[in-house]
Amino acid sequence: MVTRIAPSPTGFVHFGNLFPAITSERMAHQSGGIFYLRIEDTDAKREVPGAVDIILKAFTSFGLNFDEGATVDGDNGYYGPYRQRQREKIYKTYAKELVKQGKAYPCFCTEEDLAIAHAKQEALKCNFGYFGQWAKCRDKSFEEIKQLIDEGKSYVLRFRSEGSSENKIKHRDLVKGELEITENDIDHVLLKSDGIPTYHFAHVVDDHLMGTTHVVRGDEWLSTLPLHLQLFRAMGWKAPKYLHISPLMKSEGDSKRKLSKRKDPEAALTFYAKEGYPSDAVYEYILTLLNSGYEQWRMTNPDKDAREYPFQYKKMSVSGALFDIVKLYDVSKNYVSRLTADEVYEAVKDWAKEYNPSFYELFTKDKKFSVDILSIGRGGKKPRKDFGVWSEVPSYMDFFFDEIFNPTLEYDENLSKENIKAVLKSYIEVYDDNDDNNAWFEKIREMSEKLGFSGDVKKYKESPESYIGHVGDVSMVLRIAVCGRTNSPDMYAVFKILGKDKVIERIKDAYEKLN
RNA sequence: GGCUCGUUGGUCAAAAGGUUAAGACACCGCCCUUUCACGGCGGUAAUGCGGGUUCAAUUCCCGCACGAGUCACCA
Repeated sequence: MVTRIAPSPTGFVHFGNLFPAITSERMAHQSGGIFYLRIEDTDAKREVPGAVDIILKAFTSFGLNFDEGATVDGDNGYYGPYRQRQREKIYKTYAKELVKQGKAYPCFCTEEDLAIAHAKQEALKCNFGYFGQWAKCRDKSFEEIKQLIDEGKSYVLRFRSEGSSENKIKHRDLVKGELEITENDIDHVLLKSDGIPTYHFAHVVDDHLMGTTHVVRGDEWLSTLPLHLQLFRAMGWKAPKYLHISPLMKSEGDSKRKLSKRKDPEAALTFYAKEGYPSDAVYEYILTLLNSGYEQWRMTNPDKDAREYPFQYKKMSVSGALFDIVKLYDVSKNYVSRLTADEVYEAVKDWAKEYNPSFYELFTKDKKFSVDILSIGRGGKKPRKDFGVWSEVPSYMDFFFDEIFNPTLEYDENLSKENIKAVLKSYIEVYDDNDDNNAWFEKIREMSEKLGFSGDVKKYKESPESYIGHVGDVSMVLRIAVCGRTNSPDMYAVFKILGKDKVIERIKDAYEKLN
C-alpha cells in the first residue's frame, strides 16, 4: 500500500490530524509499502513560514516516519515535487487536456456574481452552487472566451460536470462501508484565478501521479467524494481506495461537537508537549480509539512496543469518538509505570528544559539523586503509578528539594497536639538511618506502642477505644512532618534518600511549628 | 433548507438474528497494606423512540427524534 498525509502548512497541527496519520502509516508499513508527506500549500494566505519543520517534528515525534516526501531541506523521493505550489505546471498540463476534451471551461464570474446567485438560490430554496442554469459561463463560445481573455478579465477553470442530482452513485468506503451518495452536478473550480489548483484537482492529480493506493482522510470530505470520483473518471484514471474517518468530538454541555482548534487547547498537538504527555502514551490512546482490539492486545502483551500491534482498518469505528482526557491520563500513567527510572529521568529532563527551567536546574543538579527518587516503587510486577504527565513531576517530588519544599503540616484532626509532638520527639531519638527496612519499621511499631498507639492495625480495629490510634497514624504524622503531605512514596526509601540530617531537621521544624 | 453519515452504560467499545448484552476508563464499596499508592474482589450503570419482517431483532427494513459533517477561487 502507498499512503500519505497531506497537511497544509498553517503552522498548527491538530490533534485530530494524528488519526489519519497513524492509520496511514500503519497501513503502509505493515504492508511493506510507502508512507509519504505531501505539503498542500495551495492556499498561500494561510501559509506560515517554518511550518514544514513544525509538521515534520510533530509527526516524527509520534514515531511516524516518512519514506518519501517533503523534508526541511527539500524533497526526498522520485515522485516529487511534494509541495503543490511547485507542481503548478503539472496541474496546468492536465487542465489543458481537460479543456481540450471539453471537460473544463473558463469561468469569468466574479465573487460578486456568485454571491448574488447564491442569494437567489437561497430565496428560491433550491440547491446552492454553480450548476445548470446558474452556470452562466458554461456555454460561452470560443470567440466570447477569447475576447474576455484578451480584455484581461480574470477567470477560473471549472469542471464541466456531467452528473445529475437525480442520480445516486454507489461507493464502497473502507471504513464507512457501502455508501449511496448523490451524484455531483456542480461545476467545481479546478484552477483558481492565480492558476493554483483547488484541493479537489490537486488531490486527483497528485494522488494519481504519486501512486497513492489508499487515501485516509476526515469524513468532511465525504460530501465531495462524488466530485473526486468523477474527476478520476474524467482523467481516465483509477481512483484510490478511500477511508473516511470521523472527527474527534468533545462534549459541551449536553451535546457534543467537533474538537475545535479555537475553543479547545487540547486540540493543539503542542498542548501535549507542554503538559508532558509522553508521545508514545498519546499514540497508545489514539490506537485505543482507532482500533478497539488494541486495549485487549496491550493487556495480554504489556511489554511489547505498540507498533507490534496488528492494526486493522476493518476494525475502525464508523462514528466519531469523544475525546476523553481522563482515559488518556490513565493510558499515560500505565505507560510511565512501565518505564525505567533512567528513561523517566531523560524524559522529564527534556520536558523541564523547555517548559520548567527552574525545576530543570534542581532536577539535573544531581542526576543520581533524581534517578534514586524516580526509582522508588518502580519496576517489579506492581509498579506505582504516581504520575502520567511530566508536568506533575515537580510537585510529585518537591519535598526532596528545600528550594521548593512547601509543607502544609495538616495532621489528622483526631490527634491532639501533644500526641503529635510526642511522636515527633520520640522519633528523633530512635531514628537511625543504618536500619534496614524491617528494623526501621519495628522501631516505629515499638515507639507507637510506647506512646499508647496500637502496633497492630487489626488489634486497633477490634477495640479502637483502647488506643490513641494505630501505627499507621504514627507513620502519617512522620510523613506529614517530613514530606509535608499525606501522599508520598514509600517512606523508608524517601528517608534514605533524604538522609538522616534532613529527616531530623524536618521533624524538628515540624515540632517547632506546633508550639 | 438540500444532501450524507451516525445513535449500545457518564466515556471508549464487544457482540453481525438466539449471549445472564463482554472488556477498559471514571465512580462507589470491600480486602490487602506501617502511610499514600499499586494490586485483588465486587457494585451502580446501556441497545434513542415508534412501527414492521421473523419462532426470535442491539443486529434486517421503514418512519420519527437527536447528533455530526458538508453545501468557497479553505483544505
